[in-house]
Amino acid sequence: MSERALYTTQLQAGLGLVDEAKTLLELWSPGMSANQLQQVALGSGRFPTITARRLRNVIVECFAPRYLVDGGAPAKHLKLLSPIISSGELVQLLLLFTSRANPILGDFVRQVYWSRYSAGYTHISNADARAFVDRAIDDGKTIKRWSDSTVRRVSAYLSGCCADYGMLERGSKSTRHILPFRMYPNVAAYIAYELHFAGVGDNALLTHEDWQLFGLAREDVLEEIKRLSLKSLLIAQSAGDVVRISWKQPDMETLCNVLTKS
DNA sequence: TCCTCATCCTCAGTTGAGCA
DNA sequence: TGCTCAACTGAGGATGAGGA
Repeated sequence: MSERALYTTQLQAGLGLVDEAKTLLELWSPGMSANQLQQVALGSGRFPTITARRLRNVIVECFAPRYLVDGGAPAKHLKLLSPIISSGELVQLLLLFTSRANPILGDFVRQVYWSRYSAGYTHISNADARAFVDRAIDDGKTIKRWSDSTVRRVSAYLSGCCADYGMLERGSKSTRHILPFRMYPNVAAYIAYELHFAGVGDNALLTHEDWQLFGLAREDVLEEIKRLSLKSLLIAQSAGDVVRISWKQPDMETLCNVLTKS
């Protein structure tokens, strides 16, 4: 596992923000900075119920760190895909990028959500999230020790964010029902190709932490890859522990175009 | 020294659950 | 049905680091 970024309280600026992200993706165009997007969004009249200050928070602290990284590649891909793919598929991609931008969420999903899910638990509480946050602070994963109030709030944000992404029951609750959650094939294709173009080798790809966001271990990922092979999105060959993948799409933009037609 | 920006934190309004 | 209280969330102030 690579060296991880420290945990922050950035989730507090906005949880899943699924609807806001969809609208901002419509308004954003390639090359547009966060500040430019803020001006466009302000002038668009698409956010009549929130103040300019709040809009700044949403764009600068949430949208930009999640989707405008790597030259805006995530936003570019999501903008291509969002009008075509299902809402569920889009939400899973939003989860992926939000987890990358907020390691505390990704680790919570991998370490708490899926361990509870696979152990047969039916609920996750803010107390579970709090225990996770407390442990992280003890492990030195924050710059400094958070106040009790911050710990309490961040703990609630973690479960609230999972609710926004369809993993937990929605609503204002301190204990939430765990919902059935399964990765969509198009999301699997997106992650597989994105990791490939990022330089991750075929075998290392199977154990990448992005898959663990969806509860997939190496063997599960291999099954997903084989399913993508059946859909002719790639060609996978496996023998023992070695996997070789022939990638059929030359770049992410082409893949997105293929996915919108599948 | 000042300015900008990112991050952290607090406050206050809103929402919803529980109960009489 | 209405009240109370806890939880949630948006808004914005405080703080500190880094650069001009």
